[in-house]
Amino acid sequence: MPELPEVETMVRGIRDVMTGRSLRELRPCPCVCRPLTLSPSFDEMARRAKGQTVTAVRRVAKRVVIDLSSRDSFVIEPRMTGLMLIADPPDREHLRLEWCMAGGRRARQTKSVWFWDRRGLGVVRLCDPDELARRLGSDALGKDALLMMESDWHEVCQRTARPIKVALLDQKLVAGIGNLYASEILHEARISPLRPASKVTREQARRLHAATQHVLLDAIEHEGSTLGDGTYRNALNQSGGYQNAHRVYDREAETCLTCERSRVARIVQAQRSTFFCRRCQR
DNA sequence: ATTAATGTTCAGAA
DNA sequence: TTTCTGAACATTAA
Repeated sequence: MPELPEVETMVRGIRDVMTGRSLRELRPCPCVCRPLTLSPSFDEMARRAKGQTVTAVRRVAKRVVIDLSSRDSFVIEPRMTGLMLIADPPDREHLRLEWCMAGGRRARQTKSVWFWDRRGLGVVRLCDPDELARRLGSDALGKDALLMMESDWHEVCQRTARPIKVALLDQKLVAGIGNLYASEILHEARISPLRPASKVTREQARRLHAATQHVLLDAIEHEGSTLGDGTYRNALNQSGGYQNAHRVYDREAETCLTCERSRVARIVQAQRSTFFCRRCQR
């Protein structure tokens, strides 16, 4: 389920173990040959990355990016069930890849980071990260203030007539928001998910901007959302806490926490569930 | 046995 | 050109 807050939590969880250390070895786990998509091949990837120093660990939209001194970067897309871990995987059989880092001060010490993925839909690439970033819209929490001002939200909405909920899922418009946070953000912004994006007013765009910042930052503070299936975990294999703060997601037919009068509705848009309050959101 | 689940990407049709 | 649909990837739980 990883969306922006979960991926940000992963990045924070592995940053200290990797940054400034060199990669002693990239190791396949027993099931790396199954599903997981690697590009280039494992052997080529391991050869190119071995011995390189990690210069930065950062998030781009829903991807984990590990920059190497060689100007190559690992780009990891967890997709549905991928996790980056530094300890205790939920199970051993779904471990896919291990980065063995050379020790820092204590040279003997080796620390590892693992990619674990139950469904195996995840993708790990070694490539130029800019190449992938070019296919994405502005990051929903981008530090690029110019791209994240209210007027830009309005402009982005103008680009399409699709329902605003569907538009928020389009990574080419705004990158990082997924199905869960799209519902939460629109509820906080009091905008109907059905409203055509091109009809979002300036005032609504202002609220959309504010709600996006608030919801995503709040979710990061709670280390993301761990839903009922319990798949999402932080780097230490602990649950996130933001699911307890959800106001509409997965709360179909429950009372809206904001107006306390209407019940949360569930509809399907673009084959995905949308949750919202018909009274609060227009 | 069927269905749905948080993501991405592609093909093909409307 | 834009938008929508379905499928594909693989797994699990209800």
